[in-house]
Amino acid sequence: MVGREWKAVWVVGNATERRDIPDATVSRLPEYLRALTTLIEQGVASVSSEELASMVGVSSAKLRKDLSYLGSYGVRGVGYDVDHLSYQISLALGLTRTWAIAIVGMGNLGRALAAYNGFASRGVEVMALLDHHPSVIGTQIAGLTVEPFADLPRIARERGIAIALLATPARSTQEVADAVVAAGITAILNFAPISIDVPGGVQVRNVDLATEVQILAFHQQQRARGSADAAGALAEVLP
Amino acid sequence: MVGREWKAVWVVGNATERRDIPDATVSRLPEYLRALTTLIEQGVASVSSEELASMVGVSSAKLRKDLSYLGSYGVRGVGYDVDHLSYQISLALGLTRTWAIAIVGMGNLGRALAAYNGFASRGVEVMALLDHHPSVIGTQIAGLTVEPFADLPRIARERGIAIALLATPARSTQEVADAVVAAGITAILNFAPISIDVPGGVQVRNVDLATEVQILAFHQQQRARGSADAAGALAEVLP
DNA sequence: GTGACTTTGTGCATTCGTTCACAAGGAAGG
DNA sequence: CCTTCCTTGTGAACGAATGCACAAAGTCAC
Repeated sequence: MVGREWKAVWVVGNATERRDIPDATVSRLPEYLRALTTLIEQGVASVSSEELASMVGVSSAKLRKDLSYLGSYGVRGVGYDVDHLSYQISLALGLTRTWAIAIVGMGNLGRALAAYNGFASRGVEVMALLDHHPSVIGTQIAGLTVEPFADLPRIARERGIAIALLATPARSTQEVADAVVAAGITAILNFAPISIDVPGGVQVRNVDLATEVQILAFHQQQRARGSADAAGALAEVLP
Repeated sequence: MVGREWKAVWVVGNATERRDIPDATVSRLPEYLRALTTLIEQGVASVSSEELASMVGVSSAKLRKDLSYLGSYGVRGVGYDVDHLSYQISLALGLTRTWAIAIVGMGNLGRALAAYNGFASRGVEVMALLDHHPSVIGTQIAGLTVEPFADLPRIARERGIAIALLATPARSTQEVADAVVAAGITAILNFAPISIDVPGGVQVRNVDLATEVQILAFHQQQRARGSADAAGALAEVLP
């Protein structure tokens, strides 16, 4: 039933509608893609689920299940064709086109993001650097000129910016986010340590450096506690 | 039953053993803590689960369940005491002490991390900046002197470094990770776009900027596809 | 061709996480 | 002291994600 419809779309063109890929799977696809890119560079033509899974540190069953949501691109008894699988994942993720992004906030983090060279090779192009501070506007960073934040609406329209990276101070971030949304951008990657309010239909992901460290700290402490427990239990027996 | 035992431990001392807090909950605790800190700054003394939940963008039921893993710190009919809850979360996360971290790799990202001022207020102190490139060693960044990566074992020992942040180029990251582990550090926050192999017992979290953007791109594309479907379906009817 | 061998794809069971809905507990006012 | 009101804390239902185990489907050697 759905199968036939799907095939039709497939034959007709590009926009192959895949049924709801689970979120957990989506978040792993970029890692698989990264590993496959490495294999391509090494000239490896074929890979088994076991090998690929160990490269990214997941179980082979999980990997196979993840890939099965995209379709059946493996060959039983052999494995996956590296090039083809890489292409299919790119397709699923929507990376056969380039995504234009803008970085807002040219502090230390904004500069680092601007200079980050992991974007270009992975379907993402930095198309604008924005700040509202006059002393930064007009300066060159990583080959781009910093432009006034107030120009975002025009810039977003002209260059087709689809995603904004916010590397602004916490206190002004909500305001910036509002302006970004008003400029018609519907996807935000927020690096500020604050959670922002956006209208429905706008996507936000947060990356908070301190949060990550705190999660590590928690587990470290758990472990310390665990090894202290033997001694602790003993101590409690004594009055 | 458990209550009594728990109380005993509480009375005796500090190391209150909390039963397995779920991972999903742990990853949200830092956000609750952040919101509570904001409330403290604003002089708010008490908060309901509804209010706090909306601040961090989760449902109030989820918030209450999360907090219930730490214990019963709310007052029915009233809400939570902001100071006390903040303290309890800090305690649970192990943030009543300061965690010494080292940053390895003084490229753009490493510098940005070194200058990041969100750490100090959240129980994390940057105690060492390391690089192996002679031209960077000895320079000052954010008030610290960059030291040779080769000195890590001594530095880690002397300063009690518990966590390492890796901001190194992808190709040298595995090697660096090996050295970090050899220096006795058992928690790593990896910013390099590569997955690293570590011995059991060593904790790794990955933060990959391009991955985050790709996940956003996926959802953007899904949405574009969705709205194109009406037109697409129509187009398919025509020959 | 045919049989032995390898590795995928997936149904099923299980574990983990979220949501619902309400009883329990406490405050506040008369 | 008693009643009313509000919000927590949590069992129970649900849903998502993971892990297991094996049939299905292919390759390759002969």
